Amino acid sequence: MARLSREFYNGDTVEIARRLLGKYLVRRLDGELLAGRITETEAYVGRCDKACHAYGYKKTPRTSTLFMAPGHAYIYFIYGMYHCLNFVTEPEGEPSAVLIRAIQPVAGADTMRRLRFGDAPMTAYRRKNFSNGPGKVCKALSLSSSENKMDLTGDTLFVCDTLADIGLPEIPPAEHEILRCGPRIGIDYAEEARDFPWRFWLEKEET
DNA sequence: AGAACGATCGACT
DNA sequence: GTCGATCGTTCTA
Repeated sequence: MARLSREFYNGDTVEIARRLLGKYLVRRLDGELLAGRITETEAYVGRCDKACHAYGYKKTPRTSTLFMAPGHAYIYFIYGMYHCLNFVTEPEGEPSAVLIRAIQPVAGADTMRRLRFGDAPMTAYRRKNFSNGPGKVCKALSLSSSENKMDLTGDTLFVCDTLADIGLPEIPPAEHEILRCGPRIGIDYAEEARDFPWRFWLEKEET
């Protein structure tokens, strides 16, 4: 099954965050493929970005993942309850990553629904908020600290360009969709980096 | 050892 | 819009 190679992640973090939009995040769980179209990302650059956990090359047990080669998963625990999924970017030793903030489910949706809500009934509100936040993405894909440091060139967690790459029928291309960018969420403490327009998302064009 | 904080979420006014 | 939940990580001493 075709997937993005390590070379894709070995480059400019902001550009990679932009280029990941519209690609498919794939998670193999108990033999089943769960997949979602990536619709929102954020870039974090250790070298110059006070919002990055590894700002100034700070190395701790947690941030050690960010110092790995590009193309590994950085998954950390936050607010006592949630996990966030990132992809390590840049040449090895430049601690940087792209946070995956939202996906649209395209395969394994029923398993994802169970992981998110258990047996609770589906509602319009739950559908709208199914995987539109980093904690929700990890919950829907059953990702936690056990998957930290996972190699994205393996077959358990990876990204591909098209659904055909994982043997699924293509879905019609999204129309009237525009790429937007703006400041990142939840980093008001990060001084000048607070305003960096390093959050990217796909949005239906307004009429 | 103790304290403060956090790349969030969902319930509620 | 506000606010509490909840705990690993990190820093201070």
